[in-house]
Amino acid sequence: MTYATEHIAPTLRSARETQGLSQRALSAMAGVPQSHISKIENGTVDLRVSSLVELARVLDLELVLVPRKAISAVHAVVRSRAESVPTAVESSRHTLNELKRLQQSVARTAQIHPALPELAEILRLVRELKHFPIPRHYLDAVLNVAAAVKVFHEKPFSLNALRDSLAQLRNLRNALAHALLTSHETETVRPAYDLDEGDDD
Amino acid sequence: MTYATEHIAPTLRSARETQGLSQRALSAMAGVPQSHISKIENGTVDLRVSSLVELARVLDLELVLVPRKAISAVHAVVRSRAESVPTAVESSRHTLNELKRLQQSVARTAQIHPALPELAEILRLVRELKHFPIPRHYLDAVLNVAAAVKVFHEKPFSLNALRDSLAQLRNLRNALAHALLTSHETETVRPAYDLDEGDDD
DNA sequence: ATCTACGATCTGTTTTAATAGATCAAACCT
DNA sequence: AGGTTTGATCTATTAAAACAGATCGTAGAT
Repeated sequence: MTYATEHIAPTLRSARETQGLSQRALSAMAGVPQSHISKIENGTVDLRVSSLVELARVLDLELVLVPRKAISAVHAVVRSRAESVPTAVESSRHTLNELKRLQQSVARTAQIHPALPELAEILRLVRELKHFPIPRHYLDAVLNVAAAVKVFHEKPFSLNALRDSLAQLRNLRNALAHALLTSHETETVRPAYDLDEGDDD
Repeated sequence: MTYATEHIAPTLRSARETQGLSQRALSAMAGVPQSHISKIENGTVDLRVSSLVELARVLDLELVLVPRKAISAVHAVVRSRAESVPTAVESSRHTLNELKRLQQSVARTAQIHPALPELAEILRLVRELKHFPIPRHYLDAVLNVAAAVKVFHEKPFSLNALRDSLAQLRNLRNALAHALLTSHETETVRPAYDLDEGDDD
């Protein structure tokens, strides 16, 4: 709106884009109308802090008040992180794309069934998985889950298929986490992807 | 409002308090009603981003969207800065207090005469001076300025006295800055106060 | 004991963000 | 060519922030 706000809109937009989310997908995840997101990203609206926080949360950003003295240092930190991560998250290009598609379709389904904890957990797991380098032979598992979600989206009669896919996803995550941890022990050069604090992307 | 906003209100309050500003003084400087500031600090309103930015600007804070991965690092940076500064800003306790009083009275006067660039510059200089260790024999200069501002506040007929005090303040700032710079050259141990990026506090 | 500054809390009014929903042109796939 | 997705742009309604201003109890200081 004024002048210092102008930095915030581009940040939101680029955060959304680097996650491969459309405005509508983000809309579904954040519970904010797409039209509003458009306005926000174009800086034609002076949004409320709660809305900003909500949006940022979905995009894995956090709102921080930084003393002016420290902001150059903070920017340096943020920038270095931003540069180090993308190569890390590579996984195989294909599975990453599948994960993004899955993420979006789950978001859409969650829009229709907002109260389902299963969907929320799937969303969480998918986010987490985007951090891992996923071997090609795990692609099938991801596709299975995607199929289950699609079925449920069209015929939400029974939760069983959804729960199965959720379990599948959990197993996948655990397997990969374990593989990563043991590789940490054996290798001296630490791989770029880390479990410790990166929840999502 | 919700949950992640809860961190922002205490930050604002403590920033204001460490600057020795009352809600009313801040109100005058930021152009926001005191009643509103009270509500904000108590977290009873979900304020707009522009308001937050405006308030933050006056308190020398900046709103930054930080990727979740980086926030622990960012917090570390911010905290280390916050700890290193206050001892640096000590000056002599007394002059610092006088500066704060001066700051507040100027803010009040600026409320009545919003268009005066002289007042704005005085405000800027005072802020800057709060960073310096001010020798006791400079206290008089500060008090002179305070007196001039007070006179102007009551009888805003001529700007001359105000301009004189402004010049006085500029000289004081320049003298101190010069002293600091030369001491930098001679001493190996760098004093905690620095000119380079700390505009205000 | 009086005066002042502080922060919190009311009242009432204006402004505007947030919402739901529809539409549209452009780009992209099939 | 036809269907889909994307982002931007309308309308209309509701809820709430922002504002101006007054009040009040509590400290502190003179």
